Amino acid sequence: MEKLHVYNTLSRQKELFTPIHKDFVGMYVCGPTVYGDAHLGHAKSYTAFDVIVRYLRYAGYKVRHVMNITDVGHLTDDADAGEDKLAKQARLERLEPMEIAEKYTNSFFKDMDVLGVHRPDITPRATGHIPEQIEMIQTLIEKGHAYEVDGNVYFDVSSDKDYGKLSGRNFEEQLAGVRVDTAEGKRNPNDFALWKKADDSHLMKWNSPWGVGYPGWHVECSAMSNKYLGETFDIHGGGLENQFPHHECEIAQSECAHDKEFVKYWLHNNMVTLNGQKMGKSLGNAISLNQFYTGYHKLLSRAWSPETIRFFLLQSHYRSTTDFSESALEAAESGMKNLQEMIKTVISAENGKANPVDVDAFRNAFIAEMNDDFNTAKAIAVLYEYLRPLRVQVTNGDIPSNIEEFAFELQKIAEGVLGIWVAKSEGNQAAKALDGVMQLVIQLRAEARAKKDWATADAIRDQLKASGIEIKDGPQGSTFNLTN
RNA sequence: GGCGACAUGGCCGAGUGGCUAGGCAGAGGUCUGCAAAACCUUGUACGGCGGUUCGAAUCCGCCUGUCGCCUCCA
Repeated sequence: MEKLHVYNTLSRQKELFTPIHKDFVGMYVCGPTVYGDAHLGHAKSYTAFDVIVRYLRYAGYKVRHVMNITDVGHLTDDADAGEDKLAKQARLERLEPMEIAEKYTNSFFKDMDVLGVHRPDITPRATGHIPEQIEMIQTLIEKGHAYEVDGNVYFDVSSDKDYGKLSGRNFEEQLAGVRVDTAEGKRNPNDFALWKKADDSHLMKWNSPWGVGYPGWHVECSAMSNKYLGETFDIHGGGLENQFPHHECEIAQSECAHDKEFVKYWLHNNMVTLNGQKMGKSLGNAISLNQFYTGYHKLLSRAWSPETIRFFLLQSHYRSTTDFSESALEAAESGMKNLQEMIKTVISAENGKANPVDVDAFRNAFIAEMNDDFNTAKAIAVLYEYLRPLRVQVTNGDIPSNIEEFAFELQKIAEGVLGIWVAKSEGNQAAKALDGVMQLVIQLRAEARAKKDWATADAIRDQLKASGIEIKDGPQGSTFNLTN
């Protein structure tokens, strides 16, 4: 596509992307509730939105990317009866809730950093925005969209005629089948909590006009997105499972508080399964990202690098479900390594004398795929299509006269947008030393080979391989590679 | 029960009313002291049954199956 189109959950179709303010994009992505280790689901969601942000910037937009950290209000059960997730984990680990928040916020970013996910521009914490949330709740009460009952404040769903527009639910018809055990004082079973009264056992609680309590889960996103992105902004992203109730409630709160459209484009990534099954603690297949990175889990036969996981994810579309299996990861890993070799070869080449490669066509092919709702799978296919023949040319010494220009664009795309190429660690001292040593070893081995002393030549190769260095003999001499 | 999505060659996975996705694996070959890599050649797939159409894997209907949401989850 010539112009960027995104699939908008609100309209259930691809729409031309037009930002509210020319050249600027405000984007909010639902962040993690920090009470446990990040898993594949987080990887999929945040990799997807990472590429979206990177691409928007590549396309020339100034992006403000906001991602919340939920450290209060997210309950284990439903909005009526459950326990706060962080409070529960704090009890289990015998830590302060804020220690839990800090611990898992740190591990979350650590896991995302190695996946190549850029950090957002702003990562507001829910507990750091209690006044903003209280203010929004007050506005909703004043406008007749919320009511207080005994220290609790609920959003009145019946006051919002648009409630259900995102998830496509019709609540009037559905009332009959709804669960019966609603919280005391709620006028309507679908009404959801904006503020909850806290009893003495609660660790996280704040003063409010309705007494001591804590905010409901949904209101943090409305309050914080408003603070950093305004009353209406361009893109809101998140996982599909948050469509209802979370995002539906956000829309209700924000649009009723401001009497304005909340978000122009709703983007949702699909779910992750493991060996065809939903991941869940009860199923015993909830593997954390760190366990993938280390291979330390009974369902894993080995470690899987973050870059393999990222590449695997990008080979499918963000709106498709992704099924993880070790065989699929292995296939992705092989393909990725080959692609990285091609990239390396092309990037290190110097301009030759052969006919120039069509850089514009390459760039346009990539853009065309990404403009179609961020089709990273096809974008990667474009890389293979261009790089395979180019590598042959470079290997044969038949190098295009403008390969450096091509390489520049390639780096912007592969490393800059897709994040699938980690720059080689040249320049550091150990690498330089290794280079020097290897030149020597390769030369000695070449001498042995010249004398047809295959025993020595093979012994050198085998022993190097055992220490993670792979030697490859080619027509122009031998090269080496680090394996892991 | 309500809402929604998906079903593609050995595997993963794009896409689409007529034109090669791509990757991985496999087979044959080239190169090579051997090995590895690379390169070349090779597969004519789209759950089942109907319908629309000159033509459907692509649109419509039904069926079957899988999955998700409706309750915490990215």
